[in-house]
Amino acid sequence: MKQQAAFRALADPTRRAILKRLQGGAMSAGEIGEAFDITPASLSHHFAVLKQADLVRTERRGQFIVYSLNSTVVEDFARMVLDLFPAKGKTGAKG
Amino acid sequence: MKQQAAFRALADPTRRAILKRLQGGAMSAGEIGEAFDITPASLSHHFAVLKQADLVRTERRGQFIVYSLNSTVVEDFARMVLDLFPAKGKTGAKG
DNA sequence: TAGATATTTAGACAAATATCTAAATAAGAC
DNA sequence: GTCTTATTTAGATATTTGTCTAAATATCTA
Repeated sequence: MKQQAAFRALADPTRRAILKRLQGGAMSAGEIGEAFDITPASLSHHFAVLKQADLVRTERRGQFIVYSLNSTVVEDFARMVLDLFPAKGKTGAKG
Repeated sequence: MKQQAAFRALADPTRRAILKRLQGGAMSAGEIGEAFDITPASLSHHFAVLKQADLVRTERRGQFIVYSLNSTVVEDFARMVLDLFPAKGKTGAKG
């Protein structure tokens, strides 16, 4: 997994909001953009950062480019986060 | 919890390494710094960012300032991360 | 073909950030 | 009190980053 890319991607509030918005399901770039007050170009930049971190996947559908969450990454990422802290005495699982 | 501060703090690899280093237990600023090739001033800057995010706590002990992980934050933070992704374990459609 | 829509790419720019050196602060040793 | 050690703060600078406008690319429709 692309650790640094994922942490960096999540550091921006707009990108976290994009991920949140994708929780409801796949959405085109334009639909995602409706919720934000930035230009399509800026949005596209954020998509690129999220893609580079493997947090989202894309699929072209006609004129549209549809974005969806790469849900499998969450496990790796959450584990990575937990791994930054000492084991929390439960189930003796070591991080 | 200081969401943005925490995400931002973790975006830097040096700061993540500092947290890792603190897993072994509390440590003075100087001891932490032995593992890194940056000046004490730069290190101090990273400490400030981590403190602002409540990820570490400090305690002066004589000449030294001892840093320790604020372990309670991990739960909030992990939950926050998980919250960015769709609920898992029920519909878990992996694709 | 031309034109409209959807999205990305390129280039520029201001704000944020990581780093440094130098100076300041705090505590212990003499 | 003065010196030494530990750490932070202040100020400067180069890099990174988020945003914009303008242009390019891709697809659809007539």
